[in-house]
Amino acid sequence: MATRARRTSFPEVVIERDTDTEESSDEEEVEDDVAELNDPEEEEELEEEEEVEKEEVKGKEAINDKKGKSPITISLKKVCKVCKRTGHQAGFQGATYIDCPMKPCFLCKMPGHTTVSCPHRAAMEFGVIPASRKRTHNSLDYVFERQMRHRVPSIKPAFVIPDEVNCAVIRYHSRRVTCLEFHPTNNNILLSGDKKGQLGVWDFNKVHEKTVYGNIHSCLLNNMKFSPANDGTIYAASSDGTVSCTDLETGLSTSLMDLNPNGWQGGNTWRMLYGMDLNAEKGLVLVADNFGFVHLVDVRSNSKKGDSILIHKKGTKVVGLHCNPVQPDLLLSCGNDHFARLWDIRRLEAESSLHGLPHTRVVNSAYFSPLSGSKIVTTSIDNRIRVWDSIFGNLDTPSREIVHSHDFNRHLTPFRAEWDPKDPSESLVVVGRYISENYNGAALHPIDFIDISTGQLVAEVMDPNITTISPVNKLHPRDDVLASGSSRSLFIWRPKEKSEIVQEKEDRKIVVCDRKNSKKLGDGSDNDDDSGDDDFLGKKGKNLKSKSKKPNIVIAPCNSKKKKKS
DNA sequence: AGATTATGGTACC
DNA sequence: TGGTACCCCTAATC
Repeated sequence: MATRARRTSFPEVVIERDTDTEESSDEEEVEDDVAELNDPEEEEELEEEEEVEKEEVKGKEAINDKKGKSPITISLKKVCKVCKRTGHQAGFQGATYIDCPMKPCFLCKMPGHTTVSCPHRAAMEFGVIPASRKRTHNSLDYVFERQMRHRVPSIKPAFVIPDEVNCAVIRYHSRRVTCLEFHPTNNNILLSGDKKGQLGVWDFNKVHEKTVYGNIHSCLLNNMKFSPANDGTIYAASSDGTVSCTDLETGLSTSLMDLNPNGWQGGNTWRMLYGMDLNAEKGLVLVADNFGFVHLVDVRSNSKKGDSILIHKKGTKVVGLHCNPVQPDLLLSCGNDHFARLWDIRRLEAESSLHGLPHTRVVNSAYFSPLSGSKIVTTSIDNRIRVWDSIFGNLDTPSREIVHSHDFNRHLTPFRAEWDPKDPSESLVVVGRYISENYNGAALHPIDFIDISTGQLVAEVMDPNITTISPVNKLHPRDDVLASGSSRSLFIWRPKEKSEIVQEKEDRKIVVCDRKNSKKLGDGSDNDDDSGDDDFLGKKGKNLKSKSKKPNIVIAPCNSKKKKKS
């Protein structure tokens, strides 16, 4: 009897209990918990066999009678960790993640297939909603065509994407990186904020040097912007409820606003600041909080201007603010109420938004295009990047939706698709990817370059040594430099001088850091021949996993023990 | 080496 | 409407 044979190979664990209460429900729980102790060999033999379970219960009862106590019978049946059912297993097989077939696709959220067979994964542009023909030619469109369209070249030049890049590693932050900002005039300076509220100032040509300001904020530095009037000054908004204005040379900081003047009064009243932008024309700092309000601060008087205004659903986080680069009165906000909203700063009142851009989930970010300001790109945790064309057109629906994996919102900084400020056609966007791909046996999370006009994945950047996810990415305003924040580390990617196409797949270019010279992942035995003459990893990628070896480039985190060493 | 944890959004009642 | 259980590819720490 086949069933019998299986049953005998089916291990059974009986645990005695001191008390006998609620046997049946307890049993089930323990079954799940201990299920993973099962031996791989035995798992294979075990398909779902309800009979087996019944027999076990009988056996348990027999023991029960004998001892007068209620033991727990644990069937070591392998269950899917996602749906708790047997017969399949979700999880990594090597570097490939196998989805639970009982759930909708993890990538596009549609039922009927899994991520592996998702059409959006096979070819990203496949499932893109094409730009609809908008009804046009109202007076505003005329204005748009006259005043702004000329800024956008009619013929889109080819993207300049390097075939291979060098990667410098700056490992400093003691908590995950939350935001990055390039210096507006000094090409080598990058600022980074972290979850602890610390502000790092980096010259990425001298990555051994570090300047870190740890006393500006006490928790998450959510957004920062350089002062348009003075590029030695940076404004930052933090979850500690304050807006800071910091001199980069001295590190001296003033607080422009404090939403928690009475300190901690409990989680229900603590206000946090998320979205922030500056309006140079009006001399304003605009910040938004976790209760749905925007606050305006006059930078000249350093004082709050007017009352706070409810711009999103009351009690929800407003995570992004952006002033239009061409029309500074035009403000874009986005938040956890599933909306991005357009506002006229001159008439900023509750319920008076010019447009509401509906999303199905939380909107992580919303940005105007950097040159003309005529496009909006939003990132939502429904795994879609949306493009909204023409700020004067119909904004009830996006002109394009691009399925892209970035829906992880716990433990990671939220993903935000950001424009390439150098792209004259305003169509290149960079965004980190959550879901991993199997690259030669390593599960890597690339940083994607997406052409939002076609939905195509133009390039994906990764390094075999960087196995963490990079949710924070920023493209340099003038140079071919990409800065990434991944967990506690920063990465600076620059094109390699001598290019050689590593791999081309259809139209997608895979940009790998030092692929040829990189060692396999996992072995910490890095034969460190010290190519430390260069600040960049010209010879080989640094193995972030090896803690024992002194890394070439890496700066030790400045927390606790390692700090002493340096 | 495996458990723990920091955490935020959502679904469901 | 609030309370809370739940959650699929984390990453660092002990």
